[in-house]
Amino acid sequence: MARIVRRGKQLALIARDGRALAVSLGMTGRLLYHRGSGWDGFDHVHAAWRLSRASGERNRSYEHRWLLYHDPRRFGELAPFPSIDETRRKRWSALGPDALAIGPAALHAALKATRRPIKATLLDQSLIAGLGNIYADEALFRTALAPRRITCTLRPAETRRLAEAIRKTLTAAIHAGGSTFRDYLDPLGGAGGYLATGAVYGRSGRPCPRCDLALIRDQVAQRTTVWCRRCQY
DNA sequence: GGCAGCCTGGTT
DNA sequence: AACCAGGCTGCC
Repeated sequence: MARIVRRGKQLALIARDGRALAVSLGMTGRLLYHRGSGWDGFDHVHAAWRLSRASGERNRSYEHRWLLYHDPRRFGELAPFPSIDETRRKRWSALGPDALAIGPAALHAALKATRRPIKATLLDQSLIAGLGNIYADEALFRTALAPRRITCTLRPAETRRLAEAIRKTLTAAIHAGGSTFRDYLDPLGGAGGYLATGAVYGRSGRPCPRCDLALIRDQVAQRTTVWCRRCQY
């Protein structure tokens, strides 16, 4: 494998000959780096690649080094394409701008035309690519926006704050190594540390970090949503 | 746009 | 036994 390309939550592994493998991890998918003669003892490994020496590296033995695709629930998907360009055209064409790169103007363009609750909008990958259930809640808390606010009623100042909150939330999460709620592990098997510093997700019933009122949990856009009834409106 | 459905496994 | 879970597709 030569490199990895990402758009939102979609990945592509690019081989040295240019072929691409689109990867969607779903809820429980993981890419694991594994050293060993095989992967006995792992359940739910659906694909395995023996890693070869990268060009330019010294000629150490790379026997027994593997990349494993592991996914108990099988909501994830692997799909081969002849090139990254084909992957973008055929697989990623419906994705909106990447959440890490989106600015206030692009965010306003994505939000101005929909009457859905803002939480549903943030989860819609065709409008903004990259936010999932955890980071949508965290970004809304940072912006002091109630998850059921109708998207097109956001004022320009709120949209600006939301753009900044999305960027800060994702940057902090990446820095913390992601979020391990139940299943997520990074490729070396480590858990992510973001939830320890996050404000709301997984903390229903506990005090709001800003006002101490108990955080509430309910369903918005068919997803568990945790928020502060006093701080977010 | 809301919703069931896709799956398995851990927790209540 | 019932409920819960970082996502996404496709059907009304």
